[in-house]
Amino acid sequence: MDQLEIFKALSNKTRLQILQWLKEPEKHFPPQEHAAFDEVGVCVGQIQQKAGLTQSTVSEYLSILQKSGLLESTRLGQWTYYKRNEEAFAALSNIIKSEI
Amino acid sequence: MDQLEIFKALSNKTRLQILQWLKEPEKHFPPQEHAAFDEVGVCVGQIQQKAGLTQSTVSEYLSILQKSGLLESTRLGQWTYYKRNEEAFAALSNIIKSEI
DNA sequence: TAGGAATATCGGGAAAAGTCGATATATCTT
DNA sequence: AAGATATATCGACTTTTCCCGATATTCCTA
Repeated sequence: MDQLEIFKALSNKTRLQILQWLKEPEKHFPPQEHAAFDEVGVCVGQIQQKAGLTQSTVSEYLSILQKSGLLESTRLGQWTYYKRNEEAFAALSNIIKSEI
Repeated sequence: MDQLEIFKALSNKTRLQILQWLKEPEKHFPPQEHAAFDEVGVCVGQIQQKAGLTQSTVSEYLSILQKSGLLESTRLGQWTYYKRNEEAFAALSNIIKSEI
């Protein structure tokens, strides 16, 4: 768990928003065709549309969040789904409470 | 409490170190002349020496940490002392657990 | 009140991050 | 195998951050 990498990942307004959207996907995204929110999360295209940035930028952002450990990704056919890794958030909360 | 501002403040190796040093000042700094660690914290000069960066850079970093709310400062004579604002860390930990 | 010490601020050059369009890759469908 | 669709990567440009030296400010003391 690289703290610095995590804080850098969190240092962007859009990335913070994405994390919050993914907290309650059913509240922020239309139903998906090929997979359930709880299982795999939300696909890149839906997140991109909501973010209002280009596909390449959002793909990059999701990759940053994944590398930091805050998101997990699943490839299903031509779609990549991202969902939160709640353990990572809990661990981060504890690190702030005890280590930092 | 501006989350984005806090995460940006935490996105730097030296600033993270400073926060950790200030967690146990007596362990990381020599005794001070004019004030007690618990009361006001550590003065800029001592932090600067330990950080090994220039005075201007460290002063700037401390200011960033203070503006984010993670540090508090006290001016005593010609010295400015910085110490942690533990409430802010507790609040941040909770925000990560519940909001982000 | 002049000089010295501690800190803050300013201006700038280098490095990193933000963001895009274009292109590559992977997968599905026919 | 070809075309379509979803995502990833690349190259470039702009903005922000990093970090410095120089200078300004504040406060102390002789």
